[in-house]
Amino acid sequence: MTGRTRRGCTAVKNDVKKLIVIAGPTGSGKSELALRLATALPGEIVNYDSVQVYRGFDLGSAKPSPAERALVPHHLFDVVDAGEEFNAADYGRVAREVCATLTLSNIRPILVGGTFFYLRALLSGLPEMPGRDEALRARLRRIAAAPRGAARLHRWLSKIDPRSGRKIAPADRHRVERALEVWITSGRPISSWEPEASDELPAVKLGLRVDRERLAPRLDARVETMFRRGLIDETRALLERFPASARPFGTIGYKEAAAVVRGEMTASAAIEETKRRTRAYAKRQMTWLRSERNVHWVDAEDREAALAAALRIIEEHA
RNA sequence: GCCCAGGUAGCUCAGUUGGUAGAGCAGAGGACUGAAAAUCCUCGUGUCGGCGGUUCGAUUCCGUCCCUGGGCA
Repeated sequence: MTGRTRRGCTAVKNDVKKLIVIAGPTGSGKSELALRLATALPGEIVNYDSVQVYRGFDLGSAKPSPAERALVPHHLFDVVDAGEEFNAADYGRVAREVCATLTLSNIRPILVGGTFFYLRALLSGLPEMPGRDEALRARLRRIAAAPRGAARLHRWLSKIDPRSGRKIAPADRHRVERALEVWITSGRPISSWEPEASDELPAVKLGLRVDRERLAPRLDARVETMFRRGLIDETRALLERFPASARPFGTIGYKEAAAVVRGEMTASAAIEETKRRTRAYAKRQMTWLRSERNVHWVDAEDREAALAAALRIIEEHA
């Protein structure tokens, strides 16, 4: 099973060159470092951010500008529309393809983003479980909506898969739903699918380290800029083209901007809420990154020193 | 100056018919198997504005002073 999943990237494995991964919390300067590395190495940029894959979601996702994208080829940006289903498994598949193709042409992929679950889907692969079943999900959600429904679903899960029952909190609706979905469609508990994380695709992971007290005001300023540049207008235009229930409308900044468009929130409240959620997001990213294996940490404060350090690490490990 | 309403955790507030107090947010740590910028878990001692009084005991009742809103002059 493992071999089948990996086949697409055999070329990557056999090549001496490893993938370059740039990681770090939002606003730590990943894109800039990636751009400079891409020029220096050279290499091409591959996105692993779950919002930047969406066409039109530019301002709020801090997508690289057209000018920046003209400097070096960027992959996996603007590849889906808001209404389309696109999840971590889909990402893992296309990202492996892109990396394999680049490597075959002797171009080094430089991965940039902040969705570490997507990165895992790419590097380690997800177990070959059944995919998403929208109709089934709707049924489960109807049960969850009933009084004590969430508890009922969790009790059901605990019965058919005690291990997951212990691991997943009753209030964690996404995971309870997914675990039951896998059970119903396959007859196998989700915990019986072993992760393939034992061997990742070879990669040099660079983690940008930032001081939280210094990051917070910078993130605030970035949110202010996003709104000043027209995040609300961008969102209004996107809402005319895609259903409001589309996934990216629930993300940081877009959720708040959409509320403003609907007249449910003032612009200044939206800005404050976006700042708050951005800070919480950066914290979650740092938590994830701390437990990520084989990360080479680079101090992000001094851009020049960071580039030099990154090049040194790549020289040594790639 | 007078009359109201308030002064409780970093913020917004709840509460204690008198037995020294708790939510949300913030903050910290953590999880992460096809929604992942999502979803979730854990962590709360603070002169309950100051000073007096009543009481075995006051943040709670009484007095007084200070501060903040609003109203009247």
